[in-house]
Amino acid sequence: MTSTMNDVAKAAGVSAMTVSNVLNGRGRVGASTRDRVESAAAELGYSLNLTARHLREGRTHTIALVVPQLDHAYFGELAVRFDRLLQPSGRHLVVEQTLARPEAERSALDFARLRLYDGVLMSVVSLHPDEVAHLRPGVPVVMLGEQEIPDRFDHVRMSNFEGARLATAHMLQTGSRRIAILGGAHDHDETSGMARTRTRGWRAAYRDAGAAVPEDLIVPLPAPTAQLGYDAVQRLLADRADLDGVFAVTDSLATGVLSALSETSLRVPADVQVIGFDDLEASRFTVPPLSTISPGDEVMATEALRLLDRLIDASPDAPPTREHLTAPASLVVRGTTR
Amino acid sequence: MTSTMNDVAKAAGVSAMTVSNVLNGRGRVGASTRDRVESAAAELGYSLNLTARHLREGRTHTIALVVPQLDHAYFGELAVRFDRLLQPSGRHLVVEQTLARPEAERSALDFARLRLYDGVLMSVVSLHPDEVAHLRPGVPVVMLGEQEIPDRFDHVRMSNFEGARLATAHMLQTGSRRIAILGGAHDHDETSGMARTRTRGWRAAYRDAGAAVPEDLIVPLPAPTAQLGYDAVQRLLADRADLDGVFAVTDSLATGVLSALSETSLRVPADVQVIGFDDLEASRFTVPPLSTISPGDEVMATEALRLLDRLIDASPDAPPTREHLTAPASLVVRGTTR
DNA sequence: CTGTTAGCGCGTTCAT
DNA sequence: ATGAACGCGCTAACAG
Repeated sequence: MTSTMNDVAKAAGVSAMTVSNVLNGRGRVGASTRDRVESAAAELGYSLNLTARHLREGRTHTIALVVPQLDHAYFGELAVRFDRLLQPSGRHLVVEQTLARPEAERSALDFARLRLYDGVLMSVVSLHPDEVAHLRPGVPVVMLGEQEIPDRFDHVRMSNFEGARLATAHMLQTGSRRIAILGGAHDHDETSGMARTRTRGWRAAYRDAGAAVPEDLIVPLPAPTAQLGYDAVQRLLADRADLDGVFAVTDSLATGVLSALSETSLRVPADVQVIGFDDLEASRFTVPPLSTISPGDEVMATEALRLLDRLIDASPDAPPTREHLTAPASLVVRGTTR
Repeated sequence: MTSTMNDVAKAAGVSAMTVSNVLNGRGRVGASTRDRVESAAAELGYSLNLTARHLREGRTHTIALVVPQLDHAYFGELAVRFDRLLQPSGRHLVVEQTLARPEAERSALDFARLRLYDGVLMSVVSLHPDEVAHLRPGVPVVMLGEQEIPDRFDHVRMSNFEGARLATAHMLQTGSRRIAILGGAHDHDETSGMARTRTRGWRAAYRDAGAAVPEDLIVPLPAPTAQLGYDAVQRLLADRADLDGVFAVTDSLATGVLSALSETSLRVPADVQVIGFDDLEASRFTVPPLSTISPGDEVMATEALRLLDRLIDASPDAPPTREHLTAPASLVVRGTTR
């Protein structure tokens, strides 16, 4: 079928080793043999079998990014960031999705599969902490996201607490008093760590301001999608007419909020302020432009890669100690807050 | 370092073959040996080396989706679609980006790399037709997108012409006369086939309506991003005050259009109608909700996989004839048109 | 400057 | 029911 190095070697009257050397520019090869090899390869339409090389070399020069789903803009932006950062070292990035299927999460985390890569960046947003705890991947892995991660993993996250506090404090300062947290969670809830932590930040802002925390404005949501944000606002307005602010725990959610509010008589930001979290590219073009929290993704990505490379380069007998890092969040004021 | 099948075999006092049989549930193995093998594997923390299996089997059970960049929502949604469609057959999807770097396009298209996969779905949006013409991939490949693709590839595209015609006709019927096409192209332009084809659809709608085609309202754009859409509208309004409609060739672009218009005194859709193309999930939540063209992505994805599987299953000596398919587009009227 | 030997880890084939 | 031999395609190490 497809020709191998040996086929080329025979055709050129040399050994497979020489073909390998010519094609990879290694070793000193005579000009005439080089020519023979090259034309033989061209004639046969030879193409390297990377699988064989990977097996032989024990490395794939490929890093995997594992995310829940690529139709969430946040992960798409992350994928571009990592791809760019990997360019200089000549490595490839491949992205795999778990689609939040329980078995897929497990299979995406499957050691065997991960071993196809030199290293793995894993976004464990929807993975249950207990499952993470039992993972024993044999590949270098850096965890990303807001779950609680066991110490034996490197972990890079954004500053959920501080970001949420900043967002809420900003709206309190500009006059909001009844700020709902969409996608929030009560401390005892079995939801994502992200939701709980951001809710704690929201509470902290109220306390810092010396105001009572409006616990009735915590709105848990099964997922931070625009549709659920839209629906939630409609329900919320039905019985909480005094709402004057919304902290949506993600920008996607906020998009749904803006859409729902635009169908009411309430003005944004005059009557209700809205703020998101993620600073997606698209958020600069909502109507009005979305105020949000920038989670320091560039820092996150850079640090995550640094930690991953440290693991990859580490000698097996002297494994580096693990680091847990938090990228600084910052407030981005645009048109949905005053 | 990591243990192999042979290590497990020794530990269990059997042959590697038996370990393989136990772990893959193949062949009939005695209950007692099965137990010994399984506990030996567990103790050693054994994990399959997929690279070796791939080399041996000559297949990877993995399909690649190659896209320009994942921070364009369209490709993220496509990735989820294909991943879902591949579930039933137990195959994996991995996504690679080209990031529109010339060398990366070539390297992503590199035969050697593609051969890591059983099949490749390639979205060639930003690839120059001449480059495509020279490709001789040795893997099953199905092309997606709007470039002109040589006959020797299977190709699935959306109905750019018909979609654009529908979009424009809709706005003409509802009273617009001066409809700009953002991201359009003149016939002789060296831009993407998508831009040219959609511009032809836009023209056709004018002609169908018996109206003169406003060639001055063709606005070429280097990329269909929200930012460029935003900028373009501002420029456009500066010298074409009589504008009463905008056909943005993608939804992302339309997002920027809506943002720019919201900063003017012009009302959407009362003064200016706006329509996009792609029917992204996010477009349901713009303000107002975006009217758009649904490109029949589900059909596209299903057909693309059908063609790919046909290639994968084809016997080498009886290669199937290639198909070029066009998914039907449909109009989705929401709040930005009347 | 080039060839030989060997083996990466697995699974197919054919024995037993 | 289990094992031995062999090879998938490539490259590192050592000849010569």
